[in-house]
Amino acid sequence: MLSKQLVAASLQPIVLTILSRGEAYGYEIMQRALDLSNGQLVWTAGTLYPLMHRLEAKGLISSAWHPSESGPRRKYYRITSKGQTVLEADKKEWINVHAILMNLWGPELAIA
Amino acid sequence: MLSKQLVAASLQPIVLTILSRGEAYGYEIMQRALDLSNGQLVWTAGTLYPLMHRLEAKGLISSAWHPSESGPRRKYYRITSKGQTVLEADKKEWINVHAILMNLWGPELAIA
DNA sequence: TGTGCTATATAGTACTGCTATATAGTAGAA
DNA sequence: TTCTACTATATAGCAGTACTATATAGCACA
Repeated sequence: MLSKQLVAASLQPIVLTILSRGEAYGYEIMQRALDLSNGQLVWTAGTLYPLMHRLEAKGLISSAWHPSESGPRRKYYRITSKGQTVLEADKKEWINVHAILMNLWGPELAIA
Repeated sequence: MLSKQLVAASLQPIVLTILSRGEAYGYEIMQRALDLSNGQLVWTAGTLYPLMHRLEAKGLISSAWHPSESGPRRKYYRITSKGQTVLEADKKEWINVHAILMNLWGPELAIA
């Protein structure tokens, strides 16, 4: 289980990256993140849905309800052009901080 | 300026890493982080001191007051053995999340 | 009928970065 | 002397957010 703060720092970039590959609904995003991380990114619904609402309020994603053939209706999200821009900035920031840490921790960790 | 969440995720590992190289006082740690990051890790006193108190409360660091020859007295911090253990765990977690992101973002970013 | 999975939502809590403010020592300028 | 600036630590209050707990609702299967 990852620390709360690392989860916090990686949540927005991961959601935006998933949506940059095509629309998806909340529950689906949660499960994709779980798969992508081999079970490490364990988000709960109480983490994901408020995040999606915040991202939408910031204009980084948009949403639309669609019925499901088997089960409750789903709210599908798409990334906006603003969201794409923010994602690119997030990537740069992450790489940036990673470089600082690798510099601190030495080259032997850079391979891992 | 880095995002609040990236700052949050990197603060503890960076402080513990600096202290793992020898004792230091708060103001000094702030400035070292600024140097190490080429001016990117801009912490304020209101960020650093509460953090140091939390780290001490958690038993990751210990402190001792020492007078200064030129200026107000300083509180010197040392990393504890528990702090060393937590630092190693933090490193592994970071590398771990970084690997997930690099996997998502593709190999072309791994070089940057 | 009941259990379990899918799917979304939110009130409340706890944690934490950051602003603003306070205190105090030293040094140099006006 | 008085003022400004830098060093050094501290904390009250604010704002943002992960997470728990709880609620609602549809479908499948026993």
